Amino acid sequence: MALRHAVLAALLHEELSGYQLAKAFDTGVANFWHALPQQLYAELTRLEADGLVTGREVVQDSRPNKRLFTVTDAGHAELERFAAATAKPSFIRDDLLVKVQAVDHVSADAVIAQLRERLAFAEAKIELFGSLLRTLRGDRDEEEFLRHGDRIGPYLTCLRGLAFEEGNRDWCLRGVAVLEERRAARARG
Amino acid sequence: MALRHAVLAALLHEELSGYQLAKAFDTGVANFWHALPQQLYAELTRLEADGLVTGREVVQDSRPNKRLFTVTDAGHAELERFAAATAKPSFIRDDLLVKVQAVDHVSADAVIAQLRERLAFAEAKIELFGSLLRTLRGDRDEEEFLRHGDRIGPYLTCLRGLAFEEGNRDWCLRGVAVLEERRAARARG
DNA sequence: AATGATTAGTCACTTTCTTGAGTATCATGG
DNA sequence: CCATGATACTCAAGAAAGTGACTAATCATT
Repeated sequence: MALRHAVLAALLHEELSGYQLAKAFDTGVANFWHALPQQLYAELTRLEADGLVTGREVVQDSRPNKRLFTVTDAGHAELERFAAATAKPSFIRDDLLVKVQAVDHVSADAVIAQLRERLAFAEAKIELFGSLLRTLRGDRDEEEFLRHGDRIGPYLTCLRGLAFEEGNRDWCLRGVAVLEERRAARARG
Repeated sequence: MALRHAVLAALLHEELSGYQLAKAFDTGVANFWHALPQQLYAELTRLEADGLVTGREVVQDSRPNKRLFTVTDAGHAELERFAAATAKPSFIRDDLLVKVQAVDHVSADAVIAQLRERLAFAEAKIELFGSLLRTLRGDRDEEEFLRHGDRIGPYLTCLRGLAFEEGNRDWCLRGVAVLEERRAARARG
C-alpha cells in the first residue's frame, strides 16, 4: 500500500486539494506514481481518518469550495517508517511488452503500430519531463542544483521518469526498425 | 486484464505446466510481466474454461503428475485481437521512487540504504538478462540474430528489461552519489 | 531415519485498482 | 444565451492483484 505514501510524499511541500492532487497524479507529470482521482479522494479520506493528514475547508466564491490537505506529524512519522522499510522490487508490467513477446506469432503490423504509438507518447513525456526539470532547477545547472538546492527529491524522481521514457523511446525505435527490416526482407524473398 | 495475454504469450512456443510458468513469472526472468504462482494457476483455470488453452495430464513416476498447457486456435485469435487493441500507457509505480520523492523530508540515510539495495538487485538482473540474451541468440551476434533469427519477441522484451535495469542501476548510483555528497557537505558545516 | 528442499498444485481472503456514472458551480467563447 | 470545459467532489460495482495457509509426493542430505 504505497499509494498512501505517495500521497503523503506529494503533500509534503504544499497543501493540495484532492482535485489538484488528482491532476498531478493523473496527467503525465506523475513522475513517481500514478493514480486516478477516485483513488486519491478515497485515500485522502482514509488518511484523514487515520490522522496522517488534516484537511481544512477553503471557501471560494468564484469556484466551488475545496479542502486543502496537510501532512500531520503522525503522517511524517509514517513516511519515515515507510522510507526505512525494505521496498519491494519494481517489476515491469506493460501491455506493450506482452505484445512484443508474442510478435513471432501475431501480426507484426499490429505490433509495429503499437510501438509507433508508444514512441509518440514517450517523446511527449520526454518533452514534459525536460521542461519540468528546467522549472525545478530554475537558472542553476543540474550539478549545482543537486549539490545545493532544496527539494531535490522531486528532481531525482523526475530524472528517473525521463530516463525511463528515453528507454521506451529507444526501444520502440529499435523494435520498429527490426520488425520493418524483417518485413521488407520477407517481401523481397 | 493483460495477465491472461501474458500467459498466452508465454505458452506460445512451448507447452508448460503451471509450476514451470510460475517459475518463469516469479524469478527475475519475467522479462515482460510478473505474477505469483496462485495468480497463474487461477488464470490457467480460467483460460482453459474459456477454451483459450488446453491442458493435458502428464503422469510422472519420479515426480508428482503435472498438467501441460498449450494455446488453442481460439487462444491465438485472442492474442491477435489483443495485439491490435491500443495498449494503455505504462506508468511507473515504484516504492523506491516514493521514498526518493520524500527524501527532503525523511532520513536520507534510510533512502540511501534503499538505493543501495535496489542497485544490487538491478546489477543481478543485468547479469541475468545478459546471459539470457546470449542464450537466446546462440552464437550469432545481435544484429544478425534480430535480422534472421526466429523468436525475436522474447529477445526484444529481454532487451527492454535489460535497459530498464541499467536505467535503475545508473539512477541509483546517481542518487547515492548526490545524497552522500550532500550529507558530507552538511557534516562539514 | 528424520530434515529440508523441490516439484506440483489448491483454497480462501483481502486489498487495490479500474470503470462508469453522477452532482454542482462558475468561467469562457462563439 | 447556450455549449463547453474547468473546478471540485462522490458513490457503487467489478476486475485484478496480492497474501497466507495448505496438501502431497519425491529427492537429497545429514
